[in-house]
Amino acid sequence: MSAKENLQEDSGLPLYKTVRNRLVKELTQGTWKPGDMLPTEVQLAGNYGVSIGTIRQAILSLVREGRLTRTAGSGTFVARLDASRSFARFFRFRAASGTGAAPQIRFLGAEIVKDATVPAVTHLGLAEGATILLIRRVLMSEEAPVCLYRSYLPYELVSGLENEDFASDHLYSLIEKRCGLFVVKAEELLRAGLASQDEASILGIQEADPIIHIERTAQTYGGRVLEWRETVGRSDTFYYKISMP
Amino acid sequence: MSAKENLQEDSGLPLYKTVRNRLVKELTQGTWKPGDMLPTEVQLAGNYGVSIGTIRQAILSLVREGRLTRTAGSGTFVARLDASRSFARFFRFRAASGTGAAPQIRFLGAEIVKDATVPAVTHLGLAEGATILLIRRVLMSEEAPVCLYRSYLPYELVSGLENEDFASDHLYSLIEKRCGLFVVKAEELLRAGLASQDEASILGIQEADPIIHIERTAQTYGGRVLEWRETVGRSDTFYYKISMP
DNA sequence: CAGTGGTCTAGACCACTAT
DNA sequence: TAGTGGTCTAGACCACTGT
Repeated sequence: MSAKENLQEDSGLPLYKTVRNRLVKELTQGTWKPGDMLPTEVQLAGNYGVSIGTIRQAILSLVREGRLTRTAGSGTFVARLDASRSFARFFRFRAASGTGAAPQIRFLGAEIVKDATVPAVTHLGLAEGATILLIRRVLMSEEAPVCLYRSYLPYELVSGLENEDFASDHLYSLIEKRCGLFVVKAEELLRAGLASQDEASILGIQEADPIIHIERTAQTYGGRVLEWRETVGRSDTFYYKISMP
Repeated sequence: MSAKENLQEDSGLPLYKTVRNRLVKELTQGTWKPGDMLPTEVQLAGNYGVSIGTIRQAILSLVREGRLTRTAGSGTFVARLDASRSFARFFRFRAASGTGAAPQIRFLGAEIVKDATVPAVTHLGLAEGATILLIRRVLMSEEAPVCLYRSYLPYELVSGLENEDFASDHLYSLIEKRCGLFVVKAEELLRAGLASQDEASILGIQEADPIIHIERTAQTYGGRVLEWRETVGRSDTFYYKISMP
C-alpha cells in the first residue's frame, strides 16, 4: 500500500529517533487519527528501510508517552486522551456521605461572546474582539456543588457546539464527535484564592471563603489552543492529589 | 569475581522480568548501594546465563523508574533521589523582580517532640505518644517568603539529624547521607485554606489571607513513612504547575 | 588507551487476538 | 487459522568516559 520512502536526513541523530520524529509528524498531521491502527512493525520497517528492532524502539518510546497503545495479537493504535490520562485522575473530593455515588454535571449555560476580551483571548491565542464560546458547568456530588467550570473555546473551531447537551463530564468526547478535534496536550496551574460573590452563590459558600483556582490550557494539533478553562473548587470538599513515581 | 548463578525460577514469567526481580532484590537488600556501579552488561549476562539484550531490557526498565542511572562509557549506577525526580519540578513562584535569583532556604528550627499527637502520628503510622522530629523551614525568593515547610519525621529513623544544618533545600540528601535512608515514593495532596496568625506572620501576609496547603507523605523501602510534610504557600507568589503528557 | 553503554541488525519462536 | 506484538538471541560497530 504505502510506497517505500527511505529516511535520508542523517543529522547525527540516531536512526530510531529519526523514525520517531517521522511517526510524530504523521500523528500531528492527522495521517493516523485517534483509534486508528498503525501499519505493522514489519510494514513500517519495510517502508522506512530499517530493521524491526529500530521500529520497535521508536514505537515503544511513543507508547511510554501515552501517544500510542499496543495489544499483542491485535496491533498498534493511536491513543485517545481518555479519563485515565486526563487530569480527572488527579481530582478527588470528599463525599458528604460514605456512599460512592457518581458525581453529576449540572449545565449552567453556553454563551457566544462576540467581543471577547482578556484574559480569555490571551490564553486562547486570539485577537481582542474575537468570538468565543463560553460554557459554564458545575460538578455536583450528592446534590452538593463541588466545583465550577468556566470553559472558553475559540468559536471558529467549535461552531454549532452551543446546541449540544453539556450535562456530561465529557466535553472532550463531544468536541471529538462534533468537531473532529482532539486534545493532545494540556497544562494546569493551581493557586489559592477567595470566592467572588457570584462563585460563592453557585458553590453554596460565603463570599471571600477560600477556594482553589485552576487554569487549564488544552491544545489540539499544531499547538492550537482548543480550550482555556477556569475551575473554582470549594476548599472543604475539593482537593488535588499527585503521586510519584 | 561473582560466581555464575543460573536463574532457575520459571513461573511463566518473561526472562527479563525474572532478571529484573533479581536486580530489585539486590537493590533492596543493599548489595549495591546508591552511587555504586553495577557489573557491566556483559558480566551480568554471563552471571545470569542470559543474553545482553535481556539484561538491557531489565536494566532499562529500572532506569525508567529512576532506580538506576547509566552513562555511556562510564557504567550503570544505583540512583539517588535528586531534585529532578522530586516534587520541586511542579513548583513555580513569581519572582518579585525579573531576575532569576535562586531561591534560598531559611531554617527556623528543629525540635524533638516526645509526646506527639495526631495528625502527625497518624500520617507517620506511629502510635500516639511516639517521639518525632519537627523541622521548620521557609523558602525565600529574593528576600521574600514564598512558602513554609513543616516536616515531621519518626525520630527512631533519623535520630541525631537534629544537629544538622538544614539551610539547604535538600533534606532528602541529608537523610540519605546521615541515616542511609532513601525516599522511594511520595504523594501530595493540595487544598486551599486560610492563613493562621502564626503562618501569616512568617509569610508576611495577613491572618485569614488565602493560602495553598499541601500535605506530602514520603515513603522509604518497605512502605515505611519517612516524612509527613505540610507546606503552606502564599497565594500571590506560589503556584503549582502540571503538564500532560 | 581499554572499557563502557548506545545503537542497529536479522533473524527465531511464542502467546495472544480476531475471524 | 492467519496475523499481531512479546520475547530472546548473538553478534556488529560506534561514541563516549576515564586513565
